[in-house]
Amino acid sequence: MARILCVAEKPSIAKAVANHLGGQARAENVRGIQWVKNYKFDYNFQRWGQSSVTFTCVAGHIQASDFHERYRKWHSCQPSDLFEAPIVVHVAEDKKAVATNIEAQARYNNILFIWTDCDREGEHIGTEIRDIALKANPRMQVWRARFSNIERAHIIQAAQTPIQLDEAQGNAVAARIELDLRLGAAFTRMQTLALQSMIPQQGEQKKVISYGSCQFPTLGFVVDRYLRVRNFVPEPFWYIRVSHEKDGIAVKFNWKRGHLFDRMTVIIIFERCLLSKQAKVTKMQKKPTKKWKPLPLTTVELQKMGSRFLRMTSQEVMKVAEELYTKGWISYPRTETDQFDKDMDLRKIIEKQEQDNRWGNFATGLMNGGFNQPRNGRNNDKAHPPIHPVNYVNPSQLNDNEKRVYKFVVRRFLACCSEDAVGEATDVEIDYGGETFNVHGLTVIARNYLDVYPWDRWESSQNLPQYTVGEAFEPTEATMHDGKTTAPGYLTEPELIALMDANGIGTDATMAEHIAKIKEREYVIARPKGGGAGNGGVTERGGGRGRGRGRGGRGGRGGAAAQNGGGGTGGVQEFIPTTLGVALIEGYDNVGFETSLSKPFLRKEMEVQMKAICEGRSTRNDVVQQNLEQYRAVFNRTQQQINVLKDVSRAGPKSC
DNA sequence: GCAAGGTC
Repeated sequence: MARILCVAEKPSIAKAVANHLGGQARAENVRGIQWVKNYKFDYNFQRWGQSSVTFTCVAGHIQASDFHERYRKWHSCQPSDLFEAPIVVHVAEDKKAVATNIEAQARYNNILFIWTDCDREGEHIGTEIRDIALKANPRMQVWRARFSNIERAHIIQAAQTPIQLDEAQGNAVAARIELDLRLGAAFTRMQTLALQSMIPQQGEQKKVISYGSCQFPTLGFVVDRYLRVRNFVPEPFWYIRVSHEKDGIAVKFNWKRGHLFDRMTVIIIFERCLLSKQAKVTKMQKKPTKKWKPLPLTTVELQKMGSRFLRMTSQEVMKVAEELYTKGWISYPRTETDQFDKDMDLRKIIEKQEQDNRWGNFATGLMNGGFNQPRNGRNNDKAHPPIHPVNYVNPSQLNDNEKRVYKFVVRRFLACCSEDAVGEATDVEIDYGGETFNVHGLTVIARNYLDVYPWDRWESSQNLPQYTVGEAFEPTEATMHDGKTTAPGYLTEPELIALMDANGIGTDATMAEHIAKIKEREYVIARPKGGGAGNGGVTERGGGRGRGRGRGGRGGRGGAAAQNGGGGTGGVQEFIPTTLGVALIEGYDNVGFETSLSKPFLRKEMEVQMKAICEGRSTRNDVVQQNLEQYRAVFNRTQQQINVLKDVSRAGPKSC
């Protein structure tokens, strides 16, 4: 009988797959790790016949890379030596027991069947598992399962059609690992050693001024917005508003042009309006409208919504979501997928929520005919479903943060399974002195999903009176107003996450860590929003009224930064760079390379090159060497011009 | 005393 060793990327997959293949598989404990179990069962594989199976797992990467010992101490070599210093790959300290388990199992089995996630990192983890197993038992045959969800039929199909590991994907990840290590360490040491003396140190420990391919672009976004706020010059504008009272309703028509930046022009147009006396209705349209229910929940969306509405940082949201997942209340919280598999039994999940006294009635309504299949987004990582509740948990068993995140996941899920909100939109357009003015009205007819999802706003506006096309009237009032463009606000956490997502900076699982890192490094401070300027773009102000707040709030270091208290904005954090943060970004911009380290396209470029390795158009070695060459030029140039960096950062890590 | 990625 063949003896098969199966290894998944994480405990939950091992358990789920083992139970699909082996019924209630027998779980054996593993010495030194409580969260790994070896599941034992028999299974009849098409390829190997009746087999005795051991199904175990790792927990992400097992191997770690670091420089050879001789280069590990900071003063053991020049930072630039790290571009070519030898790298050693070894079992990570906290994965020793995992590796030992695989070695021990490998000796007793003759086939290795790898069940890591079917993504690039998963492919690399597969090669790590293979290398460890083959060292213990060189005669092992190595196979890999191709699966994209853990539905029973799909898993059985994967078990029956094993494939080979994709070396190219593993190599792409290996290239990323090497580049991140070499460049991260080289630039970090160089910057830190050159600039440390510039920066007042508090306490014993010296601050590290780190560089990383993700943390620097993240900082770049914050600095970019900060500079746009700081360099903002308000521009005055003028506009016209027309009021009309009908059926006892005061209607305010907006100018279709919005506003113009030339006062004389507006005056001339305004006078033409006044001269014409009568306005004429040119359009009166009522039509059904909808507000779409939200898409199934991805990790990025959870972090954006969490940092906006739950009074938590994205890092806290992720930490709590992982706990809820580990305890079995919600599904795997790291997913890019915003489509539910059409075979998934969503009603079974809804049913479990009926007992809740907050949203139970809504769930019951869905069970009794209100159910609608969720919308499909555009993303599918082929590994995990959207985040959804798995089991019902009574709020008394959760702490405050867990309650918030669980509530959000459940309500979002129920909203997805509900119906779009339905309303009626009314649009009225008038012609007044050759100018068009309009007013938009909304009547919400059926709130539907909004009843369970309070984070979307869609309210009926004031009722509009009945107009008919061709009708003429004399406006009650026509007025000319002025306003000023206002500065955008400082970057908020949800905005930063959206930027990182759009630019491929970090992954859904790491974005929150990069944000935490630039705070820890004192490149930025975070504070509750509200201390700064307005909230973006152009706002119009009523005639003569006081202008917007200044961009006051010289956010003191520390202070309010740690709070996530609740103002009317729900405790959204905004980020302001420190002098050090601005200096680093501006310093590298001024070094005068087109490859400024702060710019997000460098990371994108690496992504493109990784893809090239995956598709066989490039090799690991080519990509590594080519990048090292390119960055070495930046490195040398920076070292020559280190005074530029020194000058700008002399003021130390105070808030700007 | 360095990175980013996986996951516990």
